[in-house]
Amino acid sequence: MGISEPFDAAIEALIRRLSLRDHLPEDERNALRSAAVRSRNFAAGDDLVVQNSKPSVSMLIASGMVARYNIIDDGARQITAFHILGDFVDLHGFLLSRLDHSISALTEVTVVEFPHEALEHITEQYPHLTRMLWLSTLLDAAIHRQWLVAIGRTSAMSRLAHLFCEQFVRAGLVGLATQDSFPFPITQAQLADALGISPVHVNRTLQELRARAVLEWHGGIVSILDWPGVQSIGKFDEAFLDIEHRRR
Amino acid sequence: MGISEPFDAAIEALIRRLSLRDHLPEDERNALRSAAVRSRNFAAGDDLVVQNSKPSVSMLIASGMVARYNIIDDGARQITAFHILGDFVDLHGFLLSRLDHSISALTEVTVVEFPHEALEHITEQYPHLTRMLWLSTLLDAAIHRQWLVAIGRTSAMSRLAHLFCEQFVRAGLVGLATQDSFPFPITQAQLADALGISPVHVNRTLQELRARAVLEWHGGIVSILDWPGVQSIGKFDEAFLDIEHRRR
DNA sequence: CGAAAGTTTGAGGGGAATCAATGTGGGTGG
DNA sequence: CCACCCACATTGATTCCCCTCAAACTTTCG
Repeated sequence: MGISEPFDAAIEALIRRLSLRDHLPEDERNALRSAAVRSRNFAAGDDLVVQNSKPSVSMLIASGMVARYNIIDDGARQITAFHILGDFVDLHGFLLSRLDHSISALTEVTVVEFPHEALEHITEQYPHLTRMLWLSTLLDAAIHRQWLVAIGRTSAMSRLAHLFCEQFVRAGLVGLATQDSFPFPITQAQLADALGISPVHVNRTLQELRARAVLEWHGGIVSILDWPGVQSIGKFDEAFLDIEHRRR
Repeated sequence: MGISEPFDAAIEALIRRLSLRDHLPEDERNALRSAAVRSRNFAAGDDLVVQNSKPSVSMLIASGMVARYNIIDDGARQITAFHILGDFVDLHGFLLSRLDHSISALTEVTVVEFPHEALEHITEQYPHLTRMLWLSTLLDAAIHRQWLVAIGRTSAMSRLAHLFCEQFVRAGLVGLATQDSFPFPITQAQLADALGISPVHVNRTLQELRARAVLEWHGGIVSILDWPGVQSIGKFDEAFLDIEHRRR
């Protein structure tokens, strides 16, 4: 019996996601459960972690949505990742001596904290679980690479579609998506910061997607009307996420 | 006494780089040395690993330069990373079930191969070394994020300068740079694929950098004429790499 | 109900792309 | 040892995707 509702839900979501990849023995599951110490809430707009700090805990998302981002001197912002339920949002901070980016809450957010000593203990005692956690950070890197490809070599329209595809599949992995929709509770300006385009152009591109009848986005919910169509526009190949679906 | 010249040089470069971050005990150094089995050569243009494959060894660069890249259906290419001496180029392949990108040689390249069983053995026996290797993949991810910021939110000129800064610092970490220069043996077209701009625009932007007298690039060698100037144009903050300079 | 935040629309401009041609240096074969 | 070739670098002309600035509209919420 767990400490509280979101607390347990987050850990079970993580376990479920890792299990898609490889079997997690009961002792490893328990090791994860006992490494979590408490949950914590943030309001929309709060920073969970700020750049250049050295956190002593890592956070697992229990509910809500957060973004990693960097600010450039001229005030421009680039979001480098979105994270949802079951994502270990700053496992990087466990090993990096300073965080190279900030993390902020896009909505109300609940996280579960894992003290770094507890994580270090896991790496000392559970090699297989350690590899699984390592893997989860490698998936973050794989997603970064997909964003690089999208931002570097495709149009605003493709980038937008690609991001929707990625979020749809990832939401589905943790049970947050329906057959054809998923929550996406952010503003167009935040989306612009993720895609490397201007808010105005996000708006115009969304209109175009709407006009092509491939998707809708109202009230923080994206509805996929034409899944093959969105994938095609976004040049989306889920292989890079698919690894979570298979066993080694 | 080692097996051969480049073979040893690569492993010692890796050890040196990891040591900058945290002390590596002799037994861990030996574990690394004995995990390497052989070296292998590639000609410029060869693929070391192709997308969607599941390699059974990971490669450490002993000499030369390689690029990770993705091809989009329309033929466009995006390079997502450059790697040099001492970089563990596809440690990702150790845990990912399929590689999400290809890796090709930009020059003649020598690598040292580490069988995945040997790496798995390290994770079972050497938790601290495992964390160090994990860290090295987190650094790759940190560099991806910097590229995202550069490509998403800065001009072609800044991106170019930023990349030169990064390569200069990284080459310095493994002893490949002089006080004010480093090897950069690639073509303008390859550079364009890394920066997400066209080859023509790379050429024009290089001319502008030359005109501002901040750097030169001839014969595969980049010479920094005005280090503060390049950093300023590239909005470069080495903090994200600096982690390798410090101890925890 | 008013204020703030977010979305939408319009007009005009610019950074970078594309297309196409020319220049250049290093390697190869006759 | 020079003519040729090929890959790469450079330049010019034109086009366009997206940006910026600015204002109006809409939705949310205290």
